[in-house]
Amino acid sequence: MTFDRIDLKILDILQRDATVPVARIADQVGLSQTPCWKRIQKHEEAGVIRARVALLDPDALGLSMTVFVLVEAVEHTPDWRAGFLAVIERLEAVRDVYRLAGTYDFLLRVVVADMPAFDRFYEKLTAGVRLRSVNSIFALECLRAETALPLSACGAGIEARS
Amino acid sequence: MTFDRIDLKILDILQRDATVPVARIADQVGLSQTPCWKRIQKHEEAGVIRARVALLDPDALGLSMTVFVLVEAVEHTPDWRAGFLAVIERLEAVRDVYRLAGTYDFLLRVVVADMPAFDRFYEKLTAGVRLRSVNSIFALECLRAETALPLSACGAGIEARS
DNA sequence: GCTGAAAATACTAATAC
DNA sequence: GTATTAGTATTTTCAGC
Repeated sequence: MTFDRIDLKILDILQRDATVPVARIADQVGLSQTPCWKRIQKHEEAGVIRARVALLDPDALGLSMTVFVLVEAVEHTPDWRAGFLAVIERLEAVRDVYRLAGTYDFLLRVVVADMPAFDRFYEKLTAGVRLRSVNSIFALECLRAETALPLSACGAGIEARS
Repeated sequence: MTFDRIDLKILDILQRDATVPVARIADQVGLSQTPCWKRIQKHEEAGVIRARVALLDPDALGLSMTVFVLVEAVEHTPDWRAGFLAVIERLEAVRDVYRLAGTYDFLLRVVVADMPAFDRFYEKLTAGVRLRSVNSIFALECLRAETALPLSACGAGIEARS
């Protein structure tokens, strides 16, 4: 699938503000409404646009604590991994899960209300799986959190997988 | 500001899928359209709903590399921090910035196309500020990435700042 | 606070160019 | 790709309870 400058501009507008009407997007990219709408439709069907969501303020909802948890596996087997993921799955505080290269095997971004809530999470995590090590890094402040991708890094025309 | 069960349910629906029409949200929370719409409006004005955005597929756009960069400051002064943030600001690959408690001072989530692109980022970062240490943790795979907050952890009625 | 209905806007689809 | 059209759905406002 290829994206030209117009596609990238449309996607960039939508990933910043999905409430912009198609007519204005068309204006900004120098297209008329119909082809602009068709492009958006195409990207939605292709899954390039995965979803349209509302972003909420964590502080306003009392979820102002973010902790990054670095986990080391006790053994590097498919079984251990399956068990680990099964436990993670049920823990709602876990927002992001990344498998890592290097010393640590997994990175979790955990969002909770306060320290007692984090302790409850920690209990459940360590009760569910055996871990070689757990390193919790507490965030004092979130200075930036962008859901938008850096599309300017894509350049003019890019090509991607299938 | 307080949120009752209905508020939390409305917000939960919207943070998962912002395309759901107000009429259906009203149905699901047991309200008629107008009061449901008014609640959404109120949350938007209060900033509880920060934005409505489209989420894009990083792989489809050739941005499949995520690196977490842990940074240690050379000195813990306001000046150093201001300089660091000024450099970070101009680096588009940096998506999230967290100030940390503990050994490391900052965590960056960096999204780039490939290793050369990360190298260019690294060059710019280290050229712009003096750092005591930089620890780059490469993600092999993203198993989960939720923009939604774990509202179920809020319980029935919650109270938050101002 | 709620209901119900009307008005304004935006979306979706089809047409001919 | 453009321009125009029309039908549908949604949002938003306005009365009244």
